[in-house]
Amino acid sequence: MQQPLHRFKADFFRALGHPARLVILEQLRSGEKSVHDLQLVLELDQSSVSQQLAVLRHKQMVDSRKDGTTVYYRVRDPCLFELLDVAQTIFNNHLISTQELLQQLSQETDSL
Amino acid sequence: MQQPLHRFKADFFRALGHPARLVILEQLRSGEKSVHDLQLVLELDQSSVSQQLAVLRHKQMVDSRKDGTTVYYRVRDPCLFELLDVAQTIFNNHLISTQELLQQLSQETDSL
DNA sequence: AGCAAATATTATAATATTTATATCTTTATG
DNA sequence: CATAAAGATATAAATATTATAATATTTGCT
Repeated sequence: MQQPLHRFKADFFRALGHPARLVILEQLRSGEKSVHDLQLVLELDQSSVSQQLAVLRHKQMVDSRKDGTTVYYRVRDPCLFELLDVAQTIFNNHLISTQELLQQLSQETDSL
Repeated sequence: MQQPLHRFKADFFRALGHPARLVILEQLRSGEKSVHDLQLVLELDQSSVSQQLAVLRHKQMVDSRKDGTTVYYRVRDPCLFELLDVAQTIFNNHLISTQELLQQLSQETDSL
């Protein structure tokens, strides 16, 4: 079971397992962004942003391009956005079923 | 940026960030499985399997059903498999581009 | 060369996760 | 009822991740 493939995949998902990194990837949907751009959106210090970008870089999720002193990041494989979309669908489904459950419960409470 | 939604999503991905949990989910593709079934595949002790299942349960990724003393698990939302498929596509793309890079490098080396 | 801006790296303390081990529950059966 | 089988939970030690602060590198400008 300890196949390296599963370890590799787990690493991939772990790279998505941080709010800041998710925000970064969402930001990159609309094209490349500089570290400074991201820093403004994330409201984090420069070092933290750089660190999170390093994680995404090491997991090969983003590529960077240097222009003068500024570095622009972009996602490497657009499929990644597809993945985030499917995840979003799962969250929505989950919210809906939770909502339905609550509604059901409140109805049952009403009829007591 | 510290929106709870992104925290929630990150938690979701973190739940996928462990090889054993990925194997469990892959196993559940073909329908529900008992803890014991999973234990055999994972080659882990009962407690570890139960622990990993607890993580998936808490993140609402799986549901369980008890029949006698055995507990059967299944994934809650089939969309999850879709997500794993997209992830697989990303890995494949990545392998292909790595391969192409290596090929290119070896060609350049040949022509020296 | 000297300095400032943009980004990266490193060190480290605080937290969180994993793993291993022991201890319960629950259910079935003699 | 005693015991075994299947799972779950509690907990402590080992690891890994995150946040924060300090330091380093690269580039452009004067």
